[in-house]
Amino acid sequence: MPELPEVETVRQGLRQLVLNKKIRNVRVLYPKIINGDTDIFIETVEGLTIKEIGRRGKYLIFNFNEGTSLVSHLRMEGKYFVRQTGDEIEKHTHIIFEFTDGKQLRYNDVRKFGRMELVRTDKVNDLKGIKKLGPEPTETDFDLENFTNKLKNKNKMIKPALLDQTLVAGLGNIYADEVLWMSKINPETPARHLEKKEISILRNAIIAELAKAVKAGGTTIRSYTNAFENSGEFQFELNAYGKTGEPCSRCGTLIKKIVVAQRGTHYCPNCQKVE
DNA sequence: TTAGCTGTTCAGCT
DNA sequence: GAGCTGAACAGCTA
Repeated sequence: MPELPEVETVRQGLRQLVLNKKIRNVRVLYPKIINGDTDIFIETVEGLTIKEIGRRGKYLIFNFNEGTSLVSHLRMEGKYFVRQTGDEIEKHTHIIFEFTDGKQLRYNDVRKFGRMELVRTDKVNDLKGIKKLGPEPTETDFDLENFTNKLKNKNKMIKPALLDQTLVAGLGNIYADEVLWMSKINPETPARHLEKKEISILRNAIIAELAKAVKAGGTTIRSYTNAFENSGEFQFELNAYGKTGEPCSRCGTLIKKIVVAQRGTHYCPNCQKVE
């Protein structure tokens, strides 16, 4: 499920549901979700209170009191639900945080790809995955000149370059296809061949598209729901992803699906011509 | 039924 | 260091 807009939507929902709740105990049903020692994880988290929930790229960051943080990545299908203690434990529930008020925060992940790790709050930015992240895709953080320079030194095609999180944080397969369609750039274009003007258009499309998707509550393709278990609405605004064989909304040419760097890639062969 | 697909990241290799 | 490949896992679809 989760690219930046979905993670952000989850974050906003969780803030409303679990902020300032104190954890009474933790149950780990599938230890591989946790990076590091499970016993230490449980011991450390019990008794802590969730003071704030942040996000960096696609990473959710729970900040507790006592300078402890939990960094959580949902990968493909991770979800958080809130339940009452005693409610039936659904299939694919792997971690349960029980609060002192009788509510529970449950981590559910069909494919078990998600990971979470405890770290000192002042060390969050040193985590391997977070350390390498590029800027957040916002007008203030995402600098055009810096983006341009990095693209110039990339030997990859533009699509996998956008996915690798170091140029800009938060894009996944869906939004990468969408922003390239918006920018009329062919996904197989070598990143270093992009012209100045194209790069500027691409940057603006990334900022605008992700902001729009956050506003719509994210995209629900298969299974994504937010913390309230609602679907997102942005799938109704997609123009390329999943539109294989449908007419391009700009020119009517049928959207084509190819594989680029092992990822399904959707584009308009007419609007997004090879340079 | 079986094979192939799926929204992510990382290790291990060249 | 950078780029490519396959692996982690389960369920859905053709």
